[in-house]
Amino acid sequence: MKPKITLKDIARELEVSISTVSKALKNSEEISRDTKDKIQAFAKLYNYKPNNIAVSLKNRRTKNIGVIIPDIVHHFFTTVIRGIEKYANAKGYNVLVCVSNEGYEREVINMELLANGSIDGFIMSLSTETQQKNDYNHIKEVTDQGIPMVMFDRVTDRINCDKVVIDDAQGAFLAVKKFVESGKKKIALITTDDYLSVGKARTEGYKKALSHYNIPLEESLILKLPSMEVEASAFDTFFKTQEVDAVLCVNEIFAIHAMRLVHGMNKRIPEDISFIGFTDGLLSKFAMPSLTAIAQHGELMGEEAARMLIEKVETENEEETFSTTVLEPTLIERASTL
Amino acid sequence: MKPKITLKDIARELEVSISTVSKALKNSEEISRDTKDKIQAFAKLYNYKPNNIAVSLKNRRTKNIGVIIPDIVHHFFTTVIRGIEKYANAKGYNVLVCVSNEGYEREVINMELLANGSIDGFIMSLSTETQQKNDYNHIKEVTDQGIPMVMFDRVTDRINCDKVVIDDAQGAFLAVKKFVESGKKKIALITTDDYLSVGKARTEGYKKALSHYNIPLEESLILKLPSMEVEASAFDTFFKTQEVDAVLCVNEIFAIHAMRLVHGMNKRIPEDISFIGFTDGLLSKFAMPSLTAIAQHGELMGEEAARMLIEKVETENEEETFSTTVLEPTLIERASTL
DNA sequence: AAAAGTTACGAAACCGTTTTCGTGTTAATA
DNA sequence: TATTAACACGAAAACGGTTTCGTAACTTTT
Repeated sequence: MKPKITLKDIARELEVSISTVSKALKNSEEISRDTKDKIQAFAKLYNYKPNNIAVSLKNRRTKNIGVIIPDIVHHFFTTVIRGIEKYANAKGYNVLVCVSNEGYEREVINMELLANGSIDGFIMSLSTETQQKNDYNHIKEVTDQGIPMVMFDRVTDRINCDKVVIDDAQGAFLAVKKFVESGKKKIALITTDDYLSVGKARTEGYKKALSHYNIPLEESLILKLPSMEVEASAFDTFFKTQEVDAVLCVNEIFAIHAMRLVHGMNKRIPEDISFIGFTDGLLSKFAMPSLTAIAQHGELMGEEAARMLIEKVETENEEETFSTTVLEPTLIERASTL
Repeated sequence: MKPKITLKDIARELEVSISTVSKALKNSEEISRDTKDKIQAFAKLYNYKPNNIAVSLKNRRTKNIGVIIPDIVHHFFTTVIRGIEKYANAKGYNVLVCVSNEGYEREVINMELLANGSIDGFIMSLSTETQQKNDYNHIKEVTDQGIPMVMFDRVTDRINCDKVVIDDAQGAFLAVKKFVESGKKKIALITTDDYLSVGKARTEGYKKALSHYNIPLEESLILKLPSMEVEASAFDTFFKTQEVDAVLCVNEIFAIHAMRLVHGMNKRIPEDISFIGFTDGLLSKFAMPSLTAIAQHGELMGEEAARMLIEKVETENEEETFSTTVLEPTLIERASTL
């Protein structure tokens, strides 16, 4: 066991001052070649690495960025994290991931924890509970302190900050377009309650597309689930009572579940009934039949969020000017559509 | 914009010393009721929160634990993280997740980064590249510095530390047992090269089970893929040349892929050919037919790892004594087996 | 009333860096 | 040779806390 070596240790050993060591290791012009060589060699030999905590305290910059996501066991969020990591690491930043577990309380706790010096800025996506409560004071407090913040996917206008989202309405539009162009008429939507910002936008896109294609909107063709959980009975009654030939689902799980149900009803996919699901994850690729999906480009979203955040972090933000990047969704065609 | 308030600010405002403020906020007996009330009220009003960085520097404890995983877009690892978070948060610790992306280089960089003061201890699972290179010096260096470390799932005996794994051999045994008991005879194994510690153990369990049930081992029934990627052609030729009635796969993806292939060959699952896959993830649940799986209990593993780590962190480790917790896998029966 | 003990607070060191500023030596200039 | 400039380094403050120890002002004891 060999404990970490500090500047002080080196200084003592080499009989110079701490300042000299510090400067020598930064290759400062102030220090003579000889001394620098000696100190650098010694530091290398003993594998000296500056203590991040001390550096952070001194510089008031941690080179850490905090990420708060609702759920880590969720393909979309993990791809976003991957994107954030990718960009942030390249820029020399660490990523600190905390999970709100879709809860307001944990979101608040995690943010307070990280906000007290641990990070230079936040990237976050709101928990469902926070969106339901519609209470964003914890976030406001952070931004008020001048801590840069970027929100992605599940955002709110109640907070003034940089944002990156995909055009969910456009995604839904693309899906309906696809259905219409393959001759489908009775197009259903399976979604969640409107409090989820993304759910709302998708529903709007769905409605807009219908009207654009002159298809009458039938509210009975919209199934709204109270949460992200699959409620088998709701699905059951929906498919037993409604006559549909195409279904757009706001997530993969809903889509897969619906496909199984329909499969059990002896209907052919995609001939009798087509499916499209949001979020192009593993399930879509490996479903049987494979599921046509609206890709949300999580990784790209993560990269963009990280780019925006680091830009804010690294510029002395004189002006408070925020922007929202809207990413275009893409339709990935697979076997569940014609 | 209201910047963070510090002890010094409070001291100046209330015309007391910094030490008095510090003590008052910790409710020290040394300070009079009056002064404490005044200071605490003021602190609350201005929402004072101690700066984590400063506290960490002083205490030489960060209350952060670093987690290094090979891949975040992977169900098993995310469930482990969930378990770690759950336990760690309850104990007042933050979790700092870094991703090695299955690469040696990033693993080293991330560890060095975190080891320099950012965390109190590590929880990690080895990247494939690290396992291939068989080079663990970066880890040795960390443990040599006295930083507590817990390895999970992908571990190595080359490092002396606490570990938590599932009994992979036993998992494979359970699977073979299940096959045998439902009358299967030609039991195949689809796995990766042996450098992955888990792959190796699973292969051993498979062989042991065969011999236990007096089934001759046929090497041609073992398909070894060079990586975690699905190589379609390898699967193709395997199923075209081999006569099998049961397949054990070391991961879900392999299993799903194989099932699709077999489905296309007009064989019935599970009657003609049964499937079992390691890792009980989303894909297993939602596959068609749903896949019988060996559950690895990731969340539990995460909790256990966190428990072990925090115990080490919080005790002045006089003695260097390490233990390995072995979790029992469970067979989750679904439609892909009889 | 002197000695001893409490109470309530402040000074200062410390954690490990960075950085400004000052200064003793030597080299260059007048 | 006296003066200035350049060089090479060290002292000390600062980041924001925690903690030990010292002490002035009272209070209690004999």
